[in-house]
Amino acid sequence: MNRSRVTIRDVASQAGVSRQTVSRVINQTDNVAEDTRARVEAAIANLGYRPQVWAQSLATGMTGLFACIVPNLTDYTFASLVHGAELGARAAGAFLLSATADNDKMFSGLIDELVMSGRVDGLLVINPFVDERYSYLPADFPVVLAGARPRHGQWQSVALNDEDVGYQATKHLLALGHRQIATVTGPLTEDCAQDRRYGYQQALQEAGIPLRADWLLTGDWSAASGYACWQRFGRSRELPTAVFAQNDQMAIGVLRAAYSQGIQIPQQLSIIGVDDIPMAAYATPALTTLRQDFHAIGQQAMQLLIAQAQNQHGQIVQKRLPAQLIVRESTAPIVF
Amino acid sequence: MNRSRVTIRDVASQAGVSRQTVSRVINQTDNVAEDTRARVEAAIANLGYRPQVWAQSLATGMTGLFACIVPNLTDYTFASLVHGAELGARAAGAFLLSATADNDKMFSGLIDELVMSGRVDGLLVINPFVDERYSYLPADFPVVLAGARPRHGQWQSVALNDEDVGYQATKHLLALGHRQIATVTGPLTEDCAQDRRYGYQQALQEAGIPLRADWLLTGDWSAASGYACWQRFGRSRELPTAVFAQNDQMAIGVLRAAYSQGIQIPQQLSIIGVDDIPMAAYATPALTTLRQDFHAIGQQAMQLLIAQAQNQHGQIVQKRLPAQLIVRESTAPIVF
DNA sequence: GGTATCATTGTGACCGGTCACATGTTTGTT
DNA sequence: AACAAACATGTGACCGGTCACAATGATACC
Repeated sequence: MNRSRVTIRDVASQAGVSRQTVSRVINQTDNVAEDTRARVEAAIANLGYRPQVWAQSLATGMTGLFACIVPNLTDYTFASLVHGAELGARAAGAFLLSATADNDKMFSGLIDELVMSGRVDGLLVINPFVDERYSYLPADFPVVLAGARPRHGQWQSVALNDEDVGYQATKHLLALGHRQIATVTGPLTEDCAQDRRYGYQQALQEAGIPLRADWLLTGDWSAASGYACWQRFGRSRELPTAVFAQNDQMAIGVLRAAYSQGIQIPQQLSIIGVDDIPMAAYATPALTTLRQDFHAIGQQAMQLLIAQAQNQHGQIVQKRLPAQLIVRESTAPIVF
Repeated sequence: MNRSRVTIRDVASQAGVSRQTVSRVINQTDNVAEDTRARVEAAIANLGYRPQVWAQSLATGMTGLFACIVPNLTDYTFASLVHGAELGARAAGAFLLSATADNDKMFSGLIDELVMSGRVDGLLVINPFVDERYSYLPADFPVVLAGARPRHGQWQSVALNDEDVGYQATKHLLALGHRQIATVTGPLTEDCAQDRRYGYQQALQEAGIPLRADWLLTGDWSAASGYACWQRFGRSRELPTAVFAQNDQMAIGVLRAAYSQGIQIPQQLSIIGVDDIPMAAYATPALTTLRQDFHAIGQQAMQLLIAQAQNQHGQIVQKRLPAQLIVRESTAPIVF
């Protein structure tokens, strides 16, 4: 059953013009005489006419729809990126269809269905480096990566300036007098984890502090992995006085592990995370962190994507956005 | 630029059949001889042909796309619903486009663009009762509400059994020996808040405990409102020994407010929430709660929606799903 | 053998827009 | 006054599928 039986031809005949003229009024592509436009607009309003998008797609080859492939939506960081991207799309009159893929098989299936069947004009991809899924990304098709810098540089992207994040977080701890600074990284297969670690190392080196391999542990972004990492630190002869966790979830895991050992935070241990997820402000004590502007990342990624879908060519842009230090209760000057 | 220059006619001519036969192979609608099918499939594979969805939409009037209108995606409960809905759609070969609307103007704009222009086959709506937005819901168009029971019963819906949630939560506190049980509700314009309150009152009445108006406060689902409500309880002569908060966010707010006054949880105060958001397990102490299966709600809502889009008619189904009590550390037997 | 039924395949029209091009009218320039 | 340029509008073809219906051949039944 078609909801709208009103077609452009109905409008044309009611306004006494050709369908092409109606099309011109709708799309504002060509000059139309003022009174003609008024007549057409009256007919449109009168009949309650709406152009049907699939007919436009068929004729133009553009759908006004973009897809975002995301590992999941329930993670706050991903959801925020998607939300920012949606706003970017809406601002351009387009829509965003989000699809979750948590393994490379689902990922390639989605690409197949979304891209090959012409459902969307472009693809926004979040986090394609967790496994091999990036290798399924379509060539010769508008693609932008959000929240991850691509390994080999052949894709456009918008991401946090991760080296700077690692550097800033470590600097904050150094400024508080800490010298025994451990770090919990994300999976090192992901560039952002590598980059944040690099920034951490840079800051320590500048401060003349030697790197300790046993204070560099790798988690998987989850709170549980942060918890486990703290337990591994506990086996060292010496405990760090501060921990830089590469995201808030792991930071909260560290926090809880230390808390359950009776360690006082921030008096005995300072902890800093990255992201500023809502839970960060509600942790006990509230977490100091580096806030990502997920919103802006998603929005700018979508802008790049739309431009790419329209222009076709254009050089590869890789934007890096800054983070903002949010000092709360989980970091404090070291006590001697 | 069209990505796929391969059309059904190319496949037809390569396979030496008509386009209709190719169509039959693709859609498996009619009988096709075994060898013909093989020849067509070979041609499809050979040319890398994919049916273009917009062409199919134009011809059939169906898009295979559904929209979910949601207040925001960054709230875990909404995101989970959307995720469940997406799985439901994918299982039927359809896609889900999620669009956020946080006021009735955006809401009506979305309806206009999504429904009137034929972009989607149906609408999944989350939480349309916060203001007047439900009044913009399109008539004669497939609509299902997820996570909210409709006020007047003219829409299909899948939601939690909210009376039972309120009842169970209160029963749990009663079973621990509590008699001074306060509650923090969501906005009473929303039916689910009313229903949960009703369940709470039922349980108290069954236990022969009189209702106290000063122990029934209304928040707005946010942690901040939970915090504020606890402060208002503090002004009473007498403090409750247990609080039933209608969602986890408010429960955490109550928890933090009480904690900051030096009240020990659960020794002096038991707190129970609803939802089981991820933060619940990481609160200090970990929150006892009633878990909603958002996943199932979203998925079943999408199933209803797809059925509705295909059948047209069918009676109005309003499903109610149960919640599951998750006992953690924030509730304990009352100490005399 | 004749006819009804079924399986298999093909044909033209159509879905509702837009594109390229053609046409007629007005305005501007020398 | 003559001609070019700009403006305003219309026409036929086309985008890539599917629908309704027709046509063919094979099988079944009487």
